Amino acid sequence: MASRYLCPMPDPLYRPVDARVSFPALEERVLERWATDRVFERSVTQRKGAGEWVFYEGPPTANGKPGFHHVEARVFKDIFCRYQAMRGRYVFRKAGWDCHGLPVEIEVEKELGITEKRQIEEDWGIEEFVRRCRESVTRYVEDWRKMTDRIGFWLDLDNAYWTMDPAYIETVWWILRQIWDKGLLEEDFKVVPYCPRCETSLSSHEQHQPGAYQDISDPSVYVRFPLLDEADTALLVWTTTPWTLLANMAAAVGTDLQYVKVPDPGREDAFLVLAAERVDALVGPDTEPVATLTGRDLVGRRYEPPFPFVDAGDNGHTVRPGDFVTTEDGSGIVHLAPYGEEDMMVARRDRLPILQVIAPDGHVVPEAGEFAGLWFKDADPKIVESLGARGILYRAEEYHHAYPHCWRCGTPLIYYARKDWYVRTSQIRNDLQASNEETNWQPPSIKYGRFGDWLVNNVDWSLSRDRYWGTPLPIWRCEDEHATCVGSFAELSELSGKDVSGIDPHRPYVDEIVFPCPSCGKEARRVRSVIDAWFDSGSMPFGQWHYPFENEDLFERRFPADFISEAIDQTRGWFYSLLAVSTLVKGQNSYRNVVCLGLLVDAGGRKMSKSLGNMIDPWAILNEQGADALRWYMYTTGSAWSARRVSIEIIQEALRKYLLTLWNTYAFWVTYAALENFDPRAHDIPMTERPEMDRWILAELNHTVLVATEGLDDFDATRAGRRIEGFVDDLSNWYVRRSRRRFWRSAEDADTRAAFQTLWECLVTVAQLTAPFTPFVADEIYTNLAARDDRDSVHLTDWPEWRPDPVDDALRERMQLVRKLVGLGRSARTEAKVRTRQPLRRALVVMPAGDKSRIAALEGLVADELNVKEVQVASGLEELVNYSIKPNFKTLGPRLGPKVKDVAATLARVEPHEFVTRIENDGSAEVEVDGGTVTVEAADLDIRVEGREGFSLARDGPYGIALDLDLDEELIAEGIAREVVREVQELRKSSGLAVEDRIALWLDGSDDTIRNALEQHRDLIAAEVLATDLRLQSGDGEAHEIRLDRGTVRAGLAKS
RNA sequence: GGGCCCAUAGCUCAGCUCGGUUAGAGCGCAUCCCUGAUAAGGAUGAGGCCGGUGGUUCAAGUCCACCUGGGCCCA
Repeated sequence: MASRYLCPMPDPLYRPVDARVSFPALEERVLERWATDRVFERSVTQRKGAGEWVFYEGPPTANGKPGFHHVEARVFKDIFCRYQAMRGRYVFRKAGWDCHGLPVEIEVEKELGITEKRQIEEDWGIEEFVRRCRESVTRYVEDWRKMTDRIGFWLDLDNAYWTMDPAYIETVWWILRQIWDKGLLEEDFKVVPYCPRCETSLSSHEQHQPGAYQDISDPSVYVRFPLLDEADTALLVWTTTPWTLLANMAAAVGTDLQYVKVPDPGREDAFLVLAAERVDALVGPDTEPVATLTGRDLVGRRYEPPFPFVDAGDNGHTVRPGDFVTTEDGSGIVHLAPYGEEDMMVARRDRLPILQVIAPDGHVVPEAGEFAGLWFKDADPKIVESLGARGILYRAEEYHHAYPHCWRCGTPLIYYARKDWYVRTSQIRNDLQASNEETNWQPPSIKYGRFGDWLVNNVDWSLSRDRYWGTPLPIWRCEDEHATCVGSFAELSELSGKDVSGIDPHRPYVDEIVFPCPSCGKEARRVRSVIDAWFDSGSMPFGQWHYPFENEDLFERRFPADFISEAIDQTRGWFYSLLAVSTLVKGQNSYRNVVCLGLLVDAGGRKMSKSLGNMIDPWAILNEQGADALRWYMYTTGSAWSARRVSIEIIQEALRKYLLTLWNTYAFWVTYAALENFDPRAHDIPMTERPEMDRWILAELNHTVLVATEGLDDFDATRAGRRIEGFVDDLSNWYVRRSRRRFWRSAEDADTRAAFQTLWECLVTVAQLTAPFTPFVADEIYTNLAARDDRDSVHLTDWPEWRPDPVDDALRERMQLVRKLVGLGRSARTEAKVRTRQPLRRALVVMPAGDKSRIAALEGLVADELNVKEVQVASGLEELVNYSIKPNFKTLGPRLGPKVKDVAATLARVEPHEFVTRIENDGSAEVEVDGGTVTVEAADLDIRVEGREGFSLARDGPYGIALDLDLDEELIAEGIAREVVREVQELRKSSGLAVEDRIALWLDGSDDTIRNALEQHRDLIAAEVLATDLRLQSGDGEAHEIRLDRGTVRAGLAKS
């Protein structure tokens, strides 16, 4: 430590490091430096020419503030991009914004106070409405930018793609045209889930948004449909949607089901017809049928409908055959109305009369008499009332079930028959599955689970939306129904005879463009639909480059993506739309690897959502604990694939456990290296000249590099991160702990240089390994310890290389053994209630013969850590230990089967010491069992050490350690000296002295034993506490009393 | 109604793929130890019918069936 006084101080090699660090403040500083030095840009451009590693950003919608779940996806996107960049890949990261869609319109409606869709056109006009939508989607872009920046997600936001850009829309038109040309884009009459409030049908993935299914209670009513040709007999019909009865078309029965005619308990001399299997449940267990018939017998019979609003026509209000009818619930007779897929199938087949009793706005149509104008759900009780008043209601009860609701506005959906444009994805189901086949899912279970199942059951993609703010469906149609699909602005210009390349292709402008129909010459107008916004986002591999109109080379280079990541709720969202669009266009998937994250839930296990009000504001954590802590939590705590409970506390723990441990180790190195002005880069100490402790930690480091690399290669940040955390723990709590004294000496000492060098290598490498995880603290450490120039950054370095070395494993195992013994030794001290500062003469160690050689050279380490003078590896500790010998069931079980129990019984009876000696000497022994003998080796046995009564001994399996507790004067004196050293150190600290300050010290013991001990260890004490002047009698200055087990010492100190 | 996932210490979670006789960690709690890098670290202890029932097996937290409770997805 002398060197720094010998020459004038040059510029300090290192920035001083405060152990009391504020990570949020540190991160803000690092962010500024990244911005000034354009580190992100350089990290990308420096890899130009290298192989590309392609990332696609799943576009968020910026019409709301980013929440905690967005942070989760974004940090996972970041880590693998950073890692691959360090691996030398060119990783372009283009941001994107999802602009269209119903959620945006809903927000604007709320702002404008609109409650019904028609108000949009009547009160505001499409142009104004769309203008506000456009404005709304950029409203929170700045918030998103700030959050993205603050969490350290490196993303090129300046060159983002926007799905509302005309160029992007043109690409989507081109894609639709490709699909059109394949004959896979068609209009069809279909029953679709429809939201009467939003006045639009929902795509299946919208319908399947989390939370769409809610448990609700509906009326469950059984209604009599009186047969016209059989007086006093009625069909018993069940429904949970009474409002559909207004539009009753017919009733369906299973042709092969058994039906019965039974007395109607609700009416004198009247009868009911229902499925035989339902009689017990609906009429009563002892009901005697008066007639039995099959469904076939019922087909064709006429009944009186519950309401007169629908004209019967030929087949209306008759019984129709339907294979879908079951007797699991209901009555076995199904009421048919145009609000169900099966109903419409029968209607088409049997030409049933269709009356839409519900208008598109959800209200009952004027034709429905007294119910006209009611909201469809509000009609239910009035209908039940009417049925009751007319005596045709048989039973009404409550029915609890999960029913789909509009995922945005919460309105119960109607299954509504209407015309819609479809992408016939069900026709390319095999291609979709083939695309999935080539995709790597993390976690793998999603591939054939949730996602695979979804593809197997694929239904056509309902594409059109009767809305305003979206990519307009580029189909023009004339009054003769000739449809033209337009694939580019140029084509539209040509068709319309004027240049429209510069227009905003949104509604209402695009609707004004008309052209003569290419087939018949009549005027063709655009159909009014816009398309599902999921189709926009699924088109981003193409749209982000305005392919194929521009950037063909860029597209080719960056298709497909190597990596995408979102939460599991995107399974039927973006993960599907990407796969479907690119399979339709290119016949393959657009991503090779997908990381599918679990949802974040609150501390109570509930999903975080705006409606529950249990959202955690990411900024609360970013400002308090910082982005690194947040990121580290995301990567390493729990399982990223399953739902995780987030709380402030759990993130605080991540910070304490990992970041602070790393930081303190770093601060420790800088403190002493700065004192010595030690530059590790000026030295290169060969491995052979480093002590075993150094070689061990470097072996651990090397192993950590291996595991971290494999983990990140496999998109498993958790495995990689946990290994790094384990290493930092080893580094701090074993390597530094054991090596501390080496750092206190002068750098002229070779051993000290080796320690400086080794710890520096560990810290710099950890900075690199942790860079993709915790980019801020990683860069702070790296730039202070190893920057190559003023603008250097850890994120510009190459990922560390693992070096194969068979010696490493043996070394790591040996150290593990040492640490096990130390743990046992501490346990023994606790048992004996002897504090560690009191030196003991010896520790006796019992362990398997094979381990004895491994510990060889490391006894000193154990002795030092346990503060014993000697560690004896003992054999023949018969007086101290007993052995318990059991079979190793894992090896003997399969070999011996049931006999393994006999072996266990025999081993319980053998003389343990003799048996163990035999095994250790001969390598095997014979065990008698049920008439024969079995040969067992050491590996076949589970030998454990047990303490004999009267001895304090710590043990674990075959390992044991016993302490010699006999104290003599010498040991006592040394114990006293060490107590005093420790207390004086505490005094130094509390007096505010710096670690390198020298002191003048006086000590005065309370009795002769203590005074002698101080005298005897005078030099040791002086050296330990950096006393240049030590007097053993009371002196000047404030006196402090040091309490010892055996007396007290008065002490005074001053800076010298 | 069907499919999938989950259920282990007061709390948060490992362990289950591939069964092995002493089920671990962190947080919290108690006692003690260590500490001139540390906001830390260590030892000991209290705290577990491994959701329940049955089965397979020499042996089940682990495999199988059923049930209960919770979640997700689909009808």
